Amino acid sequence: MDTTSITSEIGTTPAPAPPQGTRDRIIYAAGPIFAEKGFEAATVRDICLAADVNVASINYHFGDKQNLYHETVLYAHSCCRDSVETTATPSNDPLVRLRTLIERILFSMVVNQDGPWQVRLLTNEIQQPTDTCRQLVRDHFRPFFDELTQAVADVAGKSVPDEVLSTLAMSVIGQCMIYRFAPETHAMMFCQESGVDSQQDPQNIDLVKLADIVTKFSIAGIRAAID
Amino acid sequence: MDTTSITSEIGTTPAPAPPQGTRDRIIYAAGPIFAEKGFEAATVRDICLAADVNVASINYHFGDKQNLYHETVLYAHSCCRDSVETTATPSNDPLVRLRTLIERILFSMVVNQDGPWQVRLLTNEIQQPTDTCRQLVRDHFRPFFDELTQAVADVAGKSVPDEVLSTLAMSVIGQCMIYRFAPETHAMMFCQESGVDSQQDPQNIDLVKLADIVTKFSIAGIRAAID
DNA sequence: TTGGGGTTTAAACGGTTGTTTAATACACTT
DNA sequence: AAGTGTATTAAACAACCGTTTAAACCCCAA
Repeated sequence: MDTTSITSEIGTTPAPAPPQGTRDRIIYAAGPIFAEKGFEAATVRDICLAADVNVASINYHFGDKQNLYHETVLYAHSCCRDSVETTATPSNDPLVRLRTLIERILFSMVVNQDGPWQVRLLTNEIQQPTDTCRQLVRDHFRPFFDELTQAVADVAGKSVPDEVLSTLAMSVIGQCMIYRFAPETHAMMFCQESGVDSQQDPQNIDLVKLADIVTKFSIAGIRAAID
Repeated sequence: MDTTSITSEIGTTPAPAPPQGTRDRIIYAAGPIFAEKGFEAATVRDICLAADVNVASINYHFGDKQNLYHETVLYAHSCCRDSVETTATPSNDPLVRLRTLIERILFSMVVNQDGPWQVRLLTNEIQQPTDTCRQLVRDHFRPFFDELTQAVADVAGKSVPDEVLSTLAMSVIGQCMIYRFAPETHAMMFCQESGVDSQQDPQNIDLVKLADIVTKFSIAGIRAAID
């Protein structure tokens, strides 16, 4: 079995190069399919067709489908590792830091719903963690969550119990995630035409304006909740 | 603000009677299975085994699996119809109304994750709408959403553009839904033990305290966002 | 008692799933 | 040139999917 693979390489940016080896081609074909359909709905034949390899290749190179998925998530993690962690020099103003974090959630997880499959795959795991990848994904997002919690704590200003702090951070994340995890809720609530399906495209949302509202909402919410 | 009693949930009076006819038994067996596994992952054989009927019964009574699902959702809707709509006499205080609505979301959709399958089935449709049931579910939750939007508008006090109003309502819903749609996020963010899987049970969350924080958070957030 | 319509049943259907097999093709050393 | 280990291939595998079939069953009117 092949030992050299892209999984050991370090890719700061997702989708660095067109793969040539069979093993790499499989991962690159499996990524978008797993990200779109999920583990079970994705079929090995679809993946092999997209990768232009024989159906037996997956079992030869990865053992089974489950392990292919695991290695695909692992590769996605290696691709996005750096970009999740702290970028540049964070502002001293906690309000600005919070605003930046909210923008990052909205942009990477809402807009990028059609973005790089590496991000989509990892974000899917937040919602429906796979047993074999749960810890990996936790560790992946940990730095980001820590940063958010710290920003929330700084906005609060004074000492706040941990469980309250976590609730506030969840409120911030929830406001952003709802647009990804239940994108049709928006249409469900506000589409007037009951018969026609004019589902509001998440792409059509003005994200700068959205980030603005969510940020104002959150800052005031945090301060009010700790009284 | 009233924090005493949690009164009404979004549909907590289903499960009227144990079914006797074959057709009813199938629906009652299909409901929990569809609610837990989703449409595709649920197999007709599992359903028939649980209903203690022959595999051919589904096709005989419902035509096909798709139509069984549709009729199951339809039945769930008929069970919860009344309890979703306005309950009792709503308070004149918009703050109390908002608080009540937040409690209803949290209790019916978070706590009741192990509750009646009728509620779970309908709530799943919010997240991943089925083509054949989308409109049905929209109409099902419409009264509730209208009530929430009105409460948000009243808390805002002054005239607010519709798109801002919808964003604010989404922020309220998002804060609650995150506990259902990404329940492990909480554990992902805050579990210290990296090796041990001490996933925080949603049941362990103090929901009264949670509703309190989310309500304070939302009221302040709404007022701040419209300036 | 004799049908006959509605219902249930065991069995099989064709299709798809992940996986395995055995033969083949390739690259490289001796 | 022969041998060796790796990689690829077409084909088949067993298991499962939703669905269909045709015979058996049940209850009741004629």
